Amino acid sequence: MSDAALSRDKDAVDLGPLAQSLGFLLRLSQLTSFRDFFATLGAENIRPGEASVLMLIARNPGIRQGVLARELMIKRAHMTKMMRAMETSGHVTRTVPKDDRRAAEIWLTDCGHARVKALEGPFLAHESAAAPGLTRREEAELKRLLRKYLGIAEAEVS
Amino acid sequence: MSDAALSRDKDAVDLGPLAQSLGFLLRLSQLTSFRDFFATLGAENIRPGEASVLMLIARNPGIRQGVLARELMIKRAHMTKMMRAMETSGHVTRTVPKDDRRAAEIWLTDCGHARVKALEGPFLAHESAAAPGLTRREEAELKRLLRKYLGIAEAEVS
DNA sequence: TATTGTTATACTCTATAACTATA
DNA sequence: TATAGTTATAGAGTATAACAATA
Repeated sequence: MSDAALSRDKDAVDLGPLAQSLGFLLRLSQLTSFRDFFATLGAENIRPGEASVLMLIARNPGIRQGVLARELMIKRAHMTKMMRAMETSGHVTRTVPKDDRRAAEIWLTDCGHARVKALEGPFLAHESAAAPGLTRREEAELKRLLRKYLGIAEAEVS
Repeated sequence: MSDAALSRDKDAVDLGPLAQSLGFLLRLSQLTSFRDFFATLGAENIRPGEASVLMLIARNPGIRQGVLARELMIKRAHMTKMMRAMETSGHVTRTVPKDDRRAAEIWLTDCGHARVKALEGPFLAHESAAAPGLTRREEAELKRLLRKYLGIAEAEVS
């Protein structure tokens, strides 16, 4: 344990209004969640961003680059770099649709599909593990509230 | 509306397992929350990071630099830069405690106190506003679950 | 030996705007 | 005129490791 931020609830720091701030709580929760992600899957050299992009392409073959950016709340300029990197690494290919030659459709290559398969196993295993500190009911409720906050329709049942 | 990611729930993209991923939901929620923060307070030139650091120092005068880093889950190396910047801008001063001359205690200057006062108003106003998409009950429950996930004790009543 | 803070480096992500080619 | 993607630049934020002073 070489650096900071691994134990909270010590030294009794007064968080004041921050403890009531949704943005603050979301930020710390996200960092905690990603830390857990790396703790269990770091050896696989998976990045949360890469995983989410690849899984979204896998579920939505031919998705437009801009739609991908919008859904993941990534800037278009940044998405351009990510797509170029993934193209260079051989995970995706891009095609230009006939009806709109400005756009770019993204497809997984065989290598990309293999990568998704390799990612999905550990990813789903990590996600199916219990969120520390919460009961299963609470975890489900937390996810439901986040989806509602985000305007993601409740549809599929896990 | 010049760039991406301002309207979800269009084009019906299949999120697949991501819609069940706590880390993914937390990340998008945090981005959404910060976007709201800037939309209402951006004119004040407030940064969420700066606001949280200053408010924590205000509530905990003389807090150690490392404790600040740990509580906010910021790396010590980065906290060094932030403290230097805030010292240069005249918002904080640093003292060396007698019992441990390695450490650095952080104190707000008059200018820092004024800054906190200027921040707290809009900050609290923003936080007291309803979280879009959620009822007040749901918002309170969401915050409670996040605090439990983070191991922050339920104490003060807002 | 371990810890606090520092320095330095590199990388990721973000923000912004100007640009092209299409529509 | 507006949109999809690109390019370029600057700035946050992060990860990492090595280091000095102190414990």
